[in-house]
Amino acid sequence: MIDLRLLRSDPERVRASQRIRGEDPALVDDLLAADERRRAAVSAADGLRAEQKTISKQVPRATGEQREELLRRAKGLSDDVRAAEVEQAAADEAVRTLHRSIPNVVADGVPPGGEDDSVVIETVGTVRDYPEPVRDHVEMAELHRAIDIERGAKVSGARFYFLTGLGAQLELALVNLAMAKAAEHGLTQMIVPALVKPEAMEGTGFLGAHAAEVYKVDADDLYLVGTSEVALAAYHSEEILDLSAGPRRYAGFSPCFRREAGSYGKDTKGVFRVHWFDKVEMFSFCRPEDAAAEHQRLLGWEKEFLTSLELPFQVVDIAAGDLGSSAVRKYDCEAWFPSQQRYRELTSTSNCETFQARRLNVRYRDDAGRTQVAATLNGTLCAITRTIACLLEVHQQPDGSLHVPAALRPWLGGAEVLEPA
RNA sequence: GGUGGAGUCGCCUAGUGGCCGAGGGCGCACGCCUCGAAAGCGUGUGAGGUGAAAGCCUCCGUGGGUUCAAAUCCCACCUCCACCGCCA
Repeated sequence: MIDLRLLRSDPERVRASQRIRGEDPALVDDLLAADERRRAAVSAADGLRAEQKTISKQVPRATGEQREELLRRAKGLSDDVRAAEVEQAAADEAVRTLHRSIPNVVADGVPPGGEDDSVVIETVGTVRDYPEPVRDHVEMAELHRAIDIERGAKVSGARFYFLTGLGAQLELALVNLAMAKAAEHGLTQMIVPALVKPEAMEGTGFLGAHAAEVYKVDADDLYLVGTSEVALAAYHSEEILDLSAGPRRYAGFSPCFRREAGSYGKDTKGVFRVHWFDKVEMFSFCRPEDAAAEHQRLLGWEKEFLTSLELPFQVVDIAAGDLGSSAVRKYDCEAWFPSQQRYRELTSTSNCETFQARRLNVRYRDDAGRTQVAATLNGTLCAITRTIACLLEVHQQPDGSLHVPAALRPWLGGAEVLEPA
């Protein structure tokens, strides 16, 4: 949710953000009006409650006629309070509905436009030549018996797979490397629940426009997370954090489940887009004034990780229309897939500012001792399955063998090259 | 899944309808004392909304209800603990 104080003091800023996102700016005025109505309702109810309290306190001391009179007045007030509270509840609900429907206020400098308007801000590494035949990750996976897609479909359906042999080893190697890097950077390693309550899902903004993306377990009113961001964000919900020593940083490992609704026919080959994969995700709670710098820090760690895997990639500044409801800014790292002859998303980092923390009620104490809403940021360290696909393609050798980046060797028995199985 | 017990301001705890938004202890902060510390003494010490401030309002697991009035009575739910059943 956006900051209502910002809305009151600078509604034009919020309207402008709505426009650049391609959302309806009129909602801003609806929210302002609803907010005004709520404030009036609250103040009316407060006044009545105060009066009722005063009279109620006089009742036990009064006797006879006087007592009867007091009780009569109190009874009337009681009805008034009830009515005022009904109005207040309705006004609250109206504000909440509108408040939730307005996405975060985009940061200055975010490229305007939609999916195709994102801006490449940096390219890292060089794409080498791939002599024929260039194999895609499916062919490489078959050659190395690393991924069993057919049996994944047999057992679980389309977009499922088994990691077998080398594939399984690669996953464990990547998880170990990512977690080790995370610890090196001072993040707390976490293994987090993949099933969460509706509040956690709602609080992180995943039940808005993308609700259809999410698996729900109806019998228990739980959701399967699409990223450990959900559990990590909700980890400190309803808490007041001590951020005086700097941001609180976590690296969470969990499976991720995505329905991929509306992506039929998109990336159907192999394991590039799947319903389930494992991921190591970074998450940070910090002061809002530190959020932009923290965002750069997370991006830096993502770049370092991809570089250590010797994957050429580019960094993209995501355009406003493609940000998602929670983020004020988002950078994706897209790595080169030789079979597709283009860069594809491997990691993504978002600065959500106070949007999630306000919903989840995560706060900290400022220097003056006042509680303030914290900022949250998230970033992919390693989305395992897609990274495996990328490694298989990028590091293929003409003879079908696989070059192993030095960083992964400690977890793969020291091998520099892996021959087909 | 079954049965029983419990959820009060960081922690422990008092509180069975009105002077209780809430007493005590611990902890913590500040002050006094001290060369310094400990002990002792004093003062303060939950959160949210609104307001320039004083203040006012809300919150005793959550949500309903009864009542002029609810931490206190009633209902539902959640969580935790214990035992039983089942299980990695």
